[in-house]
Amino acid sequence: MPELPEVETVMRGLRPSLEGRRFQKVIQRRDKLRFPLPENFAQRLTGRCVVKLARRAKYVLVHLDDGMVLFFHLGMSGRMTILPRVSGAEQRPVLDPHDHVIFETDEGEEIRYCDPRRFGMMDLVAEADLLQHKAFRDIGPEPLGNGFNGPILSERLKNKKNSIKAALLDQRVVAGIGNIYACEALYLSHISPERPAGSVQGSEADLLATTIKSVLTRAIEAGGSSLRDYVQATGELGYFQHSWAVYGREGEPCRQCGEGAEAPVITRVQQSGRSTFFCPGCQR
DNA sequence: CCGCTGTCCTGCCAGC
DNA sequence: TGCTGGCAGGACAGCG
Repeated sequence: MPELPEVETVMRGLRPSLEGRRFQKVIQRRDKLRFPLPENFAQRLTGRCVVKLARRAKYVLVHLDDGMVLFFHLGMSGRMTILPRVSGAEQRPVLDPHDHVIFETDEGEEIRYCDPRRFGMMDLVAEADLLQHKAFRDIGPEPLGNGFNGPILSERLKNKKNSIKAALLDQRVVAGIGNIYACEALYLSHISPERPAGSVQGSEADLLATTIKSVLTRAIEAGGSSLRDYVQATGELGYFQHSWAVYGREGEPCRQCGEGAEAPVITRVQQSGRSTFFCPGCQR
């Protein structure tokens, strides 16, 4: 499911429960998710204190007090749930079969990582080696950081022969964009997803970079407000309803094309195996 | 090196 | 109702 804004929301939601807290108990219920979990995973986390949380691309980074970093990716179906401390005879909800890892903090809160499709991953790496890890080695700039703007995007797209849609999904070009925000950013920029990536240069790259920033920023804000401090009553993080401008709107009239009697219709095509939604009228 | 395809896994939903 | 096929927001290996 999650792209950059959802991962950011999950990270911010976990902060109050994890930063400065100690892992009292860690339960690992599976050998592997997408990849095998590290050796002695639970033991290595138990007793460790969390120094800070951060995000890089679609990964949440949990910096620990022994110089290691726990990091995880939610894949397509991963979710985190925070359950408050229980006292006496109170019981927590029974575990779901897809609750793969459970963290209990010294405050008595329980954080469950549930991932039905198991496309997610978790790993443990020394902080000094983090940037060399294969998950991060080749990742492009953070779109909301200073290292991303029109000229930089333009440079990274130059000479690329694949479609601009495929290029935006390529984490080496820019980090954190997934299928939905790629569609949304191209739509709002009036750029056809089928254009060769290398043809998006100059003022179009400026516009696209600006649009990417605003679309992601607004999604993070929407997540924060609709989740009320990023945690729902159920304790679940990262899921918020959002109405997209173009994603999922196949067959609907384009809202950007004005009030003409026959506005073009949003079209769905397959690009590198993924659905792309766009307006053939206003995206050129 | 580059770009594209298939694949991992389960859940859900439309259509028959 | 029950079955089936298609689709799902990601990322990687492997191929040409």
